Amino acid sequence: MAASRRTETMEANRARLVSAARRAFAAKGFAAASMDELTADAGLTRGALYHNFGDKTGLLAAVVAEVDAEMAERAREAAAASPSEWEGLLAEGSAYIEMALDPEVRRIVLLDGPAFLGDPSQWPSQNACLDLTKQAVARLIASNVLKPVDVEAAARLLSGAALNAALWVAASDDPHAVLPKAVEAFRLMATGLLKDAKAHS
Amino acid sequence: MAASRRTETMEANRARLVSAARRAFAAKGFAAASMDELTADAGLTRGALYHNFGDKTGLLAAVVAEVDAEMAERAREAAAASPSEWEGLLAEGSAYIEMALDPEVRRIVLLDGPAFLGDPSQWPSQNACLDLTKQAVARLIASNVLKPVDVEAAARLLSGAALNAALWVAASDDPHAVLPKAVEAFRLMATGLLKDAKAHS
DNA sequence: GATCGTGATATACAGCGCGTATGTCAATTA
DNA sequence: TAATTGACATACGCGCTGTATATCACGATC
Repeated sequence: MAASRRTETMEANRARLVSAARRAFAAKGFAAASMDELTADAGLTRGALYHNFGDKTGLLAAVVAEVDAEMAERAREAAAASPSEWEGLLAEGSAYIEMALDPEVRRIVLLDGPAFLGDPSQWPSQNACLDLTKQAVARLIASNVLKPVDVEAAARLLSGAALNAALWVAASDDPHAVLPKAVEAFRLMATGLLKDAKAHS
Repeated sequence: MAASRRTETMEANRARLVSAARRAFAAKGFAAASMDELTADAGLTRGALYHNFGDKTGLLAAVVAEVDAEMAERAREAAAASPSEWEGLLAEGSAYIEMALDPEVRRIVLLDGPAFLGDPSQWPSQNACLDLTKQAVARLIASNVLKPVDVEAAARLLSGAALNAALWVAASDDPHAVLPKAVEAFRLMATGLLKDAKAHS
């Protein structure tokens, strides 16, 4: 591998910039975050930023990709700990709802991401979260648990509903009291996709 | 009433500013829209803008309130034309999905609104759309059609899923081919809230 | 109906932030 | 060791927001 010294400091700098950007974007929002403060916080200047990421939205894309990947990883773990594929899908949804209580996730991925990078289904980061749900839905249709609904549509609706519910929970006066209500409503709605609802209720 | 001449020109100016802002925000997005161009387009200057709306986000709030009200009105019409309360709820959802195909609605209400004004459930405009759905859900629970789920949660999930589905439809390569799939998936998911799914399928 | 006060809008100003163009120096290569 | 590359810093210009000040028409009061 022998990553030359040049490239390894470069990657370290990129990581520091992304890390500083995460903090700044989460705290002030993408629009209000200053690149000068950002880079100074990382011990660099805007020169490094524009060289590595092209422009401000490029940096946002990098941050979003990182956070999105972390979310997908946690959702994967939640699903893996479930007794069935179907319970796994529900667990993914619940995991999304809980994760979105994190201000960083909410602000960067759910609000600024769509506004400045466009619709999540077309992000360069491939939207790992959405992809995960899509795979689960496809498996459940194949195994005859779900009705033969369009995979993309179902996945998009499920993850959209979960993340949207999370926005509501986070904005409420008493998030921890509201969270279980959101999770329950999500699980109910998801059962609408089941072929035989009784068998799983 | 006798609206004095002063106040009536003021309201006319406000309306012209909001109208120009709608066009500009829809075309360029909130962040990239220039207040100078905006106001010049309306035959005014930024002076009128700051006097009437306080700051840039104040203008956005006014625009969002206007568009949101129009959306709620159209959804109400769609629901009214339905044979039953339950079909009315589904019709509202479908209406949201179709309305979000309008670039103005998508950009202003679904993307920039949440990013710059915060979560829709706490908008000053009261979010007429959400409120409408909430009322429909409450009625359906009272008449024993829906399971006794939390009203806020269900309404938020339903409208969130619909609007999110719309984002996906609009971003797809062939929106008109994808639209019916989104509507079908939405209707399926909504049936998860039904007390007796078979009776309505 | 003439004068005065009020307030809606225009103008002028200050500060900041982005993006680019240019400079600099360390690291790789021959 | 000399030359070249390229990662990063510095300097500049432009545009945009928000505020402070100025103007002028409208309405009130006598």
